[in-house]
Amino acid sequence: MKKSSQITSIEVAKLAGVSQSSVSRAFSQEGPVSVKTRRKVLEAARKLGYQPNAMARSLITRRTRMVGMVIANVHNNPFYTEVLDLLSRKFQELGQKVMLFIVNRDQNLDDILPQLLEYQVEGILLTAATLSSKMAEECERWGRPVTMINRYVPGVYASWFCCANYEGGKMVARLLLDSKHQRPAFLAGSEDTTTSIDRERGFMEILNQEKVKALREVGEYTYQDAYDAALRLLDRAEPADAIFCANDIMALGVMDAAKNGLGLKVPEEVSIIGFDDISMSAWSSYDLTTIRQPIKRMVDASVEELLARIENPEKTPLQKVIPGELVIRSSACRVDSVQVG
Amino acid sequence: MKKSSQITSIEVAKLAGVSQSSVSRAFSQEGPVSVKTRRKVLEAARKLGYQPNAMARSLITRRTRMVGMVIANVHNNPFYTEVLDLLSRKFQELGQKVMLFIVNRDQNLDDILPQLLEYQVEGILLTAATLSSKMAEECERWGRPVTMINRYVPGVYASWFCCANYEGGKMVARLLLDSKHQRPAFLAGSEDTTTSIDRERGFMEILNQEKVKALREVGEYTYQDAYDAALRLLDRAEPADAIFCANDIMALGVMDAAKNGLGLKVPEEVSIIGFDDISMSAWSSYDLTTIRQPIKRMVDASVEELLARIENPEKTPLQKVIPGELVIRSSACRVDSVQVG
DNA sequence: CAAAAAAATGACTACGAATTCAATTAAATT
DNA sequence: AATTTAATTGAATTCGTAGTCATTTTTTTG
Repeated sequence: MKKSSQITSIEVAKLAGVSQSSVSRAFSQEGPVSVKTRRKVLEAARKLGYQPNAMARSLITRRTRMVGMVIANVHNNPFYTEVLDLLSRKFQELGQKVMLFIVNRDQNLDDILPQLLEYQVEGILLTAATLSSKMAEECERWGRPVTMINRYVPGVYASWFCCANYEGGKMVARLLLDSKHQRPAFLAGSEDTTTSIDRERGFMEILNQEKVKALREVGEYTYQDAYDAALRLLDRAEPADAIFCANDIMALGVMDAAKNGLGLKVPEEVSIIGFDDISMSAWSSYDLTTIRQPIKRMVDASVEELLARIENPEKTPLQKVIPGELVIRSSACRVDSVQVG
Repeated sequence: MKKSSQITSIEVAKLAGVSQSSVSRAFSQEGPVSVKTRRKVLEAARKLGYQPNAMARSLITRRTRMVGMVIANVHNNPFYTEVLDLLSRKFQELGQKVMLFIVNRDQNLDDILPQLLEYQVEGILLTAATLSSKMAEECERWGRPVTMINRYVPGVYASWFCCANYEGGKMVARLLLDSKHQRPAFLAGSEDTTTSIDRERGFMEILNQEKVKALREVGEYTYQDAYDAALRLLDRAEPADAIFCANDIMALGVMDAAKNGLGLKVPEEVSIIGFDDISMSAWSSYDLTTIRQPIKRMVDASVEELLARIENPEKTPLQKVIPGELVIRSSACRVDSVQVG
């Protein structure tokens, strides 16, 4: 097993008895080559095991067909695992290579960005990670469009696609009020994320309209934090009778705390609602009422938008809110089965 | 916002009043440059927002500092999400860029490999995906070392790191026998994966020694398949009194089927054991007895091995079995609380 | 202070494929 | 068959950086 020296187009040309130019043309879909020449070249290439060198090509074409993908929270939150999966497949499908960076949600992207630019990615897709407006400008200055999923930064020149978080919060509030809950609570995710903020804003707005006061706790989008917060919300003199969680994974933690930790009945004693509709939410142990994010649509739209902006740098960034869908399961009281305390 | 033309080392040189060579030297850690020159260069680079072009660099250095990462099952199995997360971070930490490909477990890598080679990745890390020996040879011929996590192919010249699946299967069998189970069952994952095969082999070997017959079903490593299989194993004249699942996610499906689907008590009526120790297994709704994979050790070892082989192509591939750890929780009867049917 | 040694610098070339342009060959037209 | 036109081809150049080598500058030493 010896490390073979690099096989180049010149060697292929030699074997095929043509010029290096012809080898190049045979491999690109464009150039004018006779079928005969192309056959000879491909045959020689096969024999030598030749592969065009993408680095050399990108140097001259100024195209790398690589995008940078920065994602946070993959491990904590299955929702982002699914996003990652779908994104990656979609890019592959469209012939884009993906350079991956997994970061902490609070990690600064300033260290990552230079690496992405150095490797000449043609665009950047951010998920669950936020770019400072300074950095975003930097990218645009370099002609590297940025698209975000589930995040936005006001005033930043970038595309983004979010679920209708604000509207989703409202839907949940209405559901809880319709089913006569009196002490609803909101369990926030990380305080600095637009997703949590917007979901809370919508939720609170409806409650305020009806003069219903809400309890509030903060988790950090994790199961364990949510579990602990739930104990605080439920193990007290006047416990919450409904908890709306900023995401599903926290809702599962809350449910475990309620059912297994405190022996409460869900939804009879407390209604629990999440946001995301991760696959586990449909499992029989949880059967969680939640808002389903239109994840496929968000992914497809953001990938297409990013590639469109790569092809046409003049294009104005698209910023879009895509409606979510209320998925009614058994973790929250339904209007037709209300129990008044 | 206009797409700025590429800024090259030549322009930096011009502004700094030095030669292009000096710019290059200022940016590489090696070359002999005076502090004065380096300062001037870095200052000019900062002003222009210059970044060295990694493509051009790799062309001449023949190093890309990129590795290919191919992973399957990310979305189905949280175990692989964690592997992905840890791998990605470890590579980042060591200054390697990661080109990501997410595939289906049964997807042929023949389509992926050319892309990886084209982009001059220096090594390939495979997780939950298997390479044919022909493809592996192809990689080695190109001097691209291959390392696998949780997979191996006999006779293939590649490094791999696996949990002690065979031993793990044995440990589970012993546990079940010690706690006097009489109708154990094995729920296989996909039939063609070494993980499932080895876990089953160890499990069956011990049972055979004691002349205990085992039931058997096949899932495809998914929650739903496992749920359905559990119904077949438990909803019959002589139901299984213990089910060892090829991985945790299936064990959770089995548990939901047993508890919520059939109203059985776990572990009183059926013991359930998994393999992996994903974070959900510790959740109070499941509290699953399982074998913990030494995931951090496996990841660290495989990354280090891959990089070592990149640096030294002559190095013989390391192939290692790392022991797992039995994690006793409440989903399986314990020896001291046996209930004989 | 001069001579020798060491350090720093710049001009030039190489990396491997794509592209331009001029030259050649094949096809189409009269 | 001769001429015009179109399709192929190959030589040379380019992309942006790193490394080679000869030259210049600085430092060290006798």
